Amino acid sequence: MSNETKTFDQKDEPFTVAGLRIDVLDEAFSWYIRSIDAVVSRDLDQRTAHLDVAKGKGKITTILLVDGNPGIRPSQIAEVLLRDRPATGRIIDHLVKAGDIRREADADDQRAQALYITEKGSALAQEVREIIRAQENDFFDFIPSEDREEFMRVLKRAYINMRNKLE
Amino acid sequence: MSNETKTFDQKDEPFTVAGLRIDVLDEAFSWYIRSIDAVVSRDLDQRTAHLDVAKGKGKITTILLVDGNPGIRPSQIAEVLLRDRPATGRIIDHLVKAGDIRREADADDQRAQALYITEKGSALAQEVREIIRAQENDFFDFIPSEDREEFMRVLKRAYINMRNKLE
DNA sequence: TTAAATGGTTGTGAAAAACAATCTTTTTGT
DNA sequence: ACAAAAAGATTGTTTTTCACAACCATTTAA
Repeated sequence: MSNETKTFDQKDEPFTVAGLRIDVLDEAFSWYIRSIDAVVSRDLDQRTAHLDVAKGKGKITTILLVDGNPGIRPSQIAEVLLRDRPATGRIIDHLVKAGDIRREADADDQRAQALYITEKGSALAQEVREIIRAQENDFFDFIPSEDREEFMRVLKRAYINMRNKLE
Repeated sequence: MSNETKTFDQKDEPFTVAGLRIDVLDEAFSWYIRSIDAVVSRDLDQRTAHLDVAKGKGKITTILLVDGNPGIRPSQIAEVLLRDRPATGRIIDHLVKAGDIRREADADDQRAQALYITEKGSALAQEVREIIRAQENDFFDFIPSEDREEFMRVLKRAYINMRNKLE
């Protein structure tokens, strides 16, 4: 088992993963981001396995959005999820069938729907919040608090910057 | 509802995405990471659409690993990819069929394979390197260089920390 | 010298992602 | 005012992806 764990890059030796040289990926933000996301997502699936939002890429965001923004439309959710409307519609279907949210016709626009949380969904949202906080702790608690603030700041800016480019 | 990990949000107005409140996700590293990854991955698919590594989640890493680590085994690649062996084997199949890498029997262990890059694969690896560098620039160039180093440092530590937990 | 472990492949079924087409309602242009 | 365009949402389809289980071959250990 090549179980050497480098704590940090030394000057002379290149950074390795499982003893292997990873080439340009070593200095690619995107590669670390992708790897972290893969593991965190899998972990989240396990933590939510017993809930209606399990196995989802957008269900958690959806339930929190509906809870925090009563009357929100599916198309607005799609915009946050960065997914298309069919995909978003299916996520909503799932949550409606599970009884966590309900659809109503938007008062101002007959084409659109207005989504609302149910009692059951509200309880679910609360559970989800706690799971996310717990996961954040488990994965990122090692970051010293002064680094953490800076890390979040840059991450947020990367996110905002990226969204701006999408338009 | 403690808010002690509140980062840099200004006092009265909460952070919103497309005008919507995103609840706890606002302070979740994982959420920004996931969102950024989604967009960056899609972008990468477009940039590599004309190459053998297109539409892949692990092909790029694989070709770079083989190029930088001649004789590498599939199981070692799987460990870096954080995927299981069947998935890794199929990625290798794809690249072998495309003529970018080749399999040989490992000299020391007849069960194992030793993978090597081909001429074609070497050229591909070079193209991939440039694409990744270009993408990094496009997405993360806005980060001031002093912040960038710190950002990478924390990101890398998160990655290493996460891998250590997997064992 | 069996039994267990390791390296790899094949098969399968369930989700997920991306697209196109359709339908209804609103908005826009003339 | 009316036809055309745009916006909101759904249905359908096709292609990948993902995770498991089962399997074979070789090596290592008991």
